[in-house]
Amino acid sequence: MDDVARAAGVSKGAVSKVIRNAYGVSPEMRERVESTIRELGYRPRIAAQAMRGSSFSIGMEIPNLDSEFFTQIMNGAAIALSNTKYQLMIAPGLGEMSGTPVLENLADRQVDGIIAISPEVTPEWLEELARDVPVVLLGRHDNPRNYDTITNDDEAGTRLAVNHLLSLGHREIAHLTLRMRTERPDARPPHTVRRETYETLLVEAGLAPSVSYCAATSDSAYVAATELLHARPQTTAIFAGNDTLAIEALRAVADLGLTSADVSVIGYDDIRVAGHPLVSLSTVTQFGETMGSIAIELLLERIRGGRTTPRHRELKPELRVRSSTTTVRA
Amino acid sequence: MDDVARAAGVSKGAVSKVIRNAYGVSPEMRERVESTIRELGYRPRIAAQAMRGSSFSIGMEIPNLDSEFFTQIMNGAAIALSNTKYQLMIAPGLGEMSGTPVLENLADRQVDGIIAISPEVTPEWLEELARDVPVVLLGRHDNPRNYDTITNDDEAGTRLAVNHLLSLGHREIAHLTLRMRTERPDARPPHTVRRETYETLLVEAGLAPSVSYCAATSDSAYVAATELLHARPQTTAIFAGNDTLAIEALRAVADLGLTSADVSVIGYDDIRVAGHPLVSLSTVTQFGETMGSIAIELLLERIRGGRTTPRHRELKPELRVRSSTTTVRA
DNA sequence: TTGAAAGCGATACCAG
DNA sequence: CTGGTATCGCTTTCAA
Repeated sequence: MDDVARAAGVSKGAVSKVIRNAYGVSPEMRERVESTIRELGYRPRIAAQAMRGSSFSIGMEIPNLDSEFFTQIMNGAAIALSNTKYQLMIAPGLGEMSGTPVLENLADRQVDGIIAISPEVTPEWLEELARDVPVVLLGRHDNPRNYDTITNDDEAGTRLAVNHLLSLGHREIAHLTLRMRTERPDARPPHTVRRETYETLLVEAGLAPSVSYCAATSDSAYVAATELLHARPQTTAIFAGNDTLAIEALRAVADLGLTSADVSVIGYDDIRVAGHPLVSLSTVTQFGETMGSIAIELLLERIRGGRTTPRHRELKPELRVRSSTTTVRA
Repeated sequence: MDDVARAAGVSKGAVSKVIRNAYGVSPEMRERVESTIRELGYRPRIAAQAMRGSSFSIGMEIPNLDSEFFTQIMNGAAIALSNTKYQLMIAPGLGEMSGTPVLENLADRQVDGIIAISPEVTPEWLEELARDVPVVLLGRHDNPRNYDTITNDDEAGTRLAVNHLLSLGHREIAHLTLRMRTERPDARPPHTVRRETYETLLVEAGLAPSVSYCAATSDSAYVAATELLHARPQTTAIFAGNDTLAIEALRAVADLGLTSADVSVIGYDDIRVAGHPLVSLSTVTQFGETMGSIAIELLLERIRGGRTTPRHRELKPELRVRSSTTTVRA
């Protein structure tokens, strides 16, 4: 930057202003500085900018890279950022490593904003984090004071799925979901809401809920689904907490020599492969890409617009009926 | 950091040394400083560290987020970094935006190393980039002076796939591949190598190659596959340049009311869904996660070990026969 | 071994 | 509107 200032015969401060489109610089000076910048091929060091102002980086914490749903969110966010100077910094959680250290890692890098999907970080900790840096939390039905939240109407989505199965005549509907390590009434992750709603709906219909828990790995989901079908062979339908689990349920069904005529499966998320004719998984779509782009929108409102009041956005899920759900077997 | 130094009654320099595990600090001082760091909950600002030393961030450029193969690589890299101070910074290319601006974006952030998957950046430009920052290029069969490369033996992999189809009796084998915008003899992206090998093998077998090109979107692949099957109904097998394309080819086959008994499909990459019983796509695995972790390994050799001579690693692909390939129809 | 002081490359305040 | 200067938090000589 010194070089540019010298070459253009102006001060560093002036160059800085030109770069940031700040006020207080005459058109002619701007012109001159800009052309020298071009000549010298000068690019500002973001590390230095980060020390005084912004790092132009947005941190995004996701539980893992195995779920295409998270990829959808990343994609939506990346697209929303594509015309800005901001760059995504993806921090995947690995295995059992909880969200907190990952989020601290991002905060250490002075990111200008954080998108978190952690289902298991405490609200208190997030409030504290949000005092330092703008935070948008995806999925969780919190009631925050300092961060924004984007949720899907998981209650409505679950109702769509369960009612769909009921309308097909199913009476033995099992639920496959992720085991949460913590359960707090003020921090309800999506899977908890889905499970609770499922239980309520089944009881309302005079039926007995049956919930199977698994970890967030394909193997664990497959094993849980297989055990479920062994333990309760009368099961005619499985409502899986997300599409990744549903795909594993389908795998279990297929490996037992059964088809969707025997056991219907419905998921949640609508990942791309669900729409593939060979899979054709009925599911509830929650518009992952849209969630990602709204997250960026909310973050930029705080970063650029200086908003400090929390906002909440909720998306309406939609049912996607495909051939993995059929009328109940005789 | 000043606070820590004051509280511990030492100089900033000493604190800095303790943080970096540098030489020249007595055990007792280290002990004292470390405990004050813990008490004060001090965390160094990486932005400031980046100005003088490292940013502890590794930039990773990937063409898009739609392909699970790239996600595998990301995952391998993330796992390899999980016990280090380094953090991945993912920069997805979007649509037609080529790799160069994305890589510049990462370089502006003073990342300590860059992993690139760009098939279409010129070797010259990469050499220049690699003078500033360690670079590992994935997939491309370059002959670099300043950056490392990791490739899959695409020739061997293609041979596995094509020979498999030939051994099943197929004589009308089409190839579906991505259209490259540039073709240079010194920068051969994997898809080019696969196509060329396919052509060679077919000619050697006395058969006529038939290549269909598409863009890197699901729709484009689906359309190309459908057109291919219309234009050459005699086709009994499709060798797709990667699994994402193969999945779309399967979709096209299914939508035309055909099955793998009519048209065999084989892909490349072995993404997870390929192994699903409902899809059961034959493919060639190239161990994406391993590529990601090797990339980190090579990068850390340069970053920490100071290596400057280029290294090249090549992985041996393996055939995965599943039910999407069958003996040729009568 | 330790501490003091000089940068790194930008931003931002404050006179002129 | 412009230029000088202090400053951000850390690393890195260089003396002591």
